[in-house]
Amino acid sequence: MEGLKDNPPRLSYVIFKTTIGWCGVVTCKKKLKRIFIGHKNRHRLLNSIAGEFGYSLKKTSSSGELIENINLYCSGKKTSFNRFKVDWSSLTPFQCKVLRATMNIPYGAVSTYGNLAKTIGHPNSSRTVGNALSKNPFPLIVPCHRIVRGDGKIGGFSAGGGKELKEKLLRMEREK
DNA sequence: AACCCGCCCAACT
DNA sequence: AGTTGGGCGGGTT
Repeated sequence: MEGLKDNPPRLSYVIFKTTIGWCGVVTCKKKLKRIFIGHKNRHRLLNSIAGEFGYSLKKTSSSGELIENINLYCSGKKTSFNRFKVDWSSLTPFQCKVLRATMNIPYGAVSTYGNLAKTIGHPNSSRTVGNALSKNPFPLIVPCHRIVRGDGKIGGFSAGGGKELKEKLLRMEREK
């Protein structure tokens, strides 16, 4: 059992600048671990990445389908991220339920924390849904920006850029 | 097992 | 518009 020393997981990252700020993608063995969006500058983005994953990541080239898709989305085109597979392994079953349900909300549409809670069968857990969304590792792919408060206010947004970015994304999608 | 925190919400002032 | 108490999964003692 105790045979070989287990190597540290080989994590890679890419960073790139977009119209919604500096963005990053972290992968491990081709599996998508994390997306970062909305950072003010390269330095802050790198700090965020290091804060979560440490300093031993390998930088890779900024090409790939996902990045093309993100740039397409940023340019204002109606874009779907449904075909991209993500790694759910670090999430609890409840978080997975919330995030998967969120993926069903189409481009340009919105829902509320309360509604989402209802659709996953926890009608009194709107706040808990918000908690789960605040830990969404895959913004854009899991469009948590499309969830707003029941009273019409915008609600929070834990990703880089904060609620200002959330508003911008919704505006972009609405003006399509 | 108790305690605290949240991208909330409905029902009040 | 602002306050209040309920609600509950998850992380931390």
